[in-house]
Amino acid sequence: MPELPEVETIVLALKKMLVGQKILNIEVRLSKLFHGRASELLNQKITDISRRGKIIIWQLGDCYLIIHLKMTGQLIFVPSSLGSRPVIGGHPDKLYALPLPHQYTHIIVQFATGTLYFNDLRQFGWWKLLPNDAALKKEIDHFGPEYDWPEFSLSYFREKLATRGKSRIKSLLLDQSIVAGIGNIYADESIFCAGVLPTRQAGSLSEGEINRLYHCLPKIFRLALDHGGTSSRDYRQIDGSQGTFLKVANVYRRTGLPCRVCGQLIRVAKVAGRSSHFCPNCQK
DNA sequence: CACTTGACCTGTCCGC
DNA sequence: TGCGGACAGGTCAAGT
Repeated sequence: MPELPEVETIVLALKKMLVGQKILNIEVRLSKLFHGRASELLNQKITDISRRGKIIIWQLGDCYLIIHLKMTGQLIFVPSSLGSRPVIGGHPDKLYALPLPHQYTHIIVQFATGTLYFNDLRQFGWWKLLPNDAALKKEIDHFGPEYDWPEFSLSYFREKLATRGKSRIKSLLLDQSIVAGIGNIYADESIFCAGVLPTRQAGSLSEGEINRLYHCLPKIFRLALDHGGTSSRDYRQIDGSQGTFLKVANVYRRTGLPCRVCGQLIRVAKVAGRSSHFCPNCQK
C-alpha cells in the first residue's frame, strides 16, 4: 500500500477537491469493506481531511470517516467534466487503465463536482464510520509520533531503540507504534541511507548510526513526497497518475542491479517476514 | 518478549 | 500453452 508519502499525497489532493463539499450519494458494492452505515453519510459536509500514519481521516461535522488503503487500495477522483475515465499518467497497466467503475471498484461517492472511486484489487482496504472524537482516538491511539512532530526527537528514537534492543532494526521501523507511516519501501530506503543492515539488532547500533537513521527518515520521506510517492504497481494519485520515487530509490526493487553508490549488486533477503533490499557493501 | 506463519484476496511472473 | 508456486505496498492473531 501506499505508505506515508503516498497517503500524504492523496490526502493533500483530496483536501483540495473535497473539503466543503457534500456527499450526494454513496454506493457500497462490497459491503465487507465498509464498517458502519454508509447511508449516514448522505448530505454530510466534509469539514476537513487529514492523515494519521497511513490512515486517511475525513471529518464530517462531529463524526469521522476513516480509510485504510492497505496494499492495493486506490482513491481516484474523476471531475464531472471528464466523464468516466481519469487521465492516466505514465504507462497505464492492464488493470487500472479500465474505465471506471470496474470490477475492482468497491465504493463510489458522488459529489457535485465529480465522483470518487475506491478500487482495491486485494480487498484488504477498509472504510470505517466513527461517531465521535472518542471513537477516532481509539482507532489511532496505538500510533507513535509522525516523523515531523517534535515528539519524534532523537532522544525519543534512541530510547525506543534501546528498549527494543533485541529487535531487528527493520522490524522496529515497520512498527507503527514507534514512528507512524513507515512501510516496506521506506524502511529499506532509510536503512540504506543510514548505512546499516536490516538484520542488525536495534541495540547494536552505535550513537552515530542511530543519529544517521534518525535524520534519514525525514530526508527519505521528503524526497518521496517530492516524487508524489512510489508506484510499485497499484498505487495511483487521485487523478490516476503514478508516483515516481522508484526512479531515485537506492535499493527497493533493485535486486541484482548495481548499487548507485558503490556498484556492488543489490541483494534481497527476508527480514521480519518482508523482502528487504540492501547493498552488502554500503550497509554494515 | 521477539519472531514466524497464516490469514485476508487477486493478480502477475517465472520455471518447468 | 498450461500449471504450480512464489510473491506483492499492510496488519492482525495465533503459534513457537
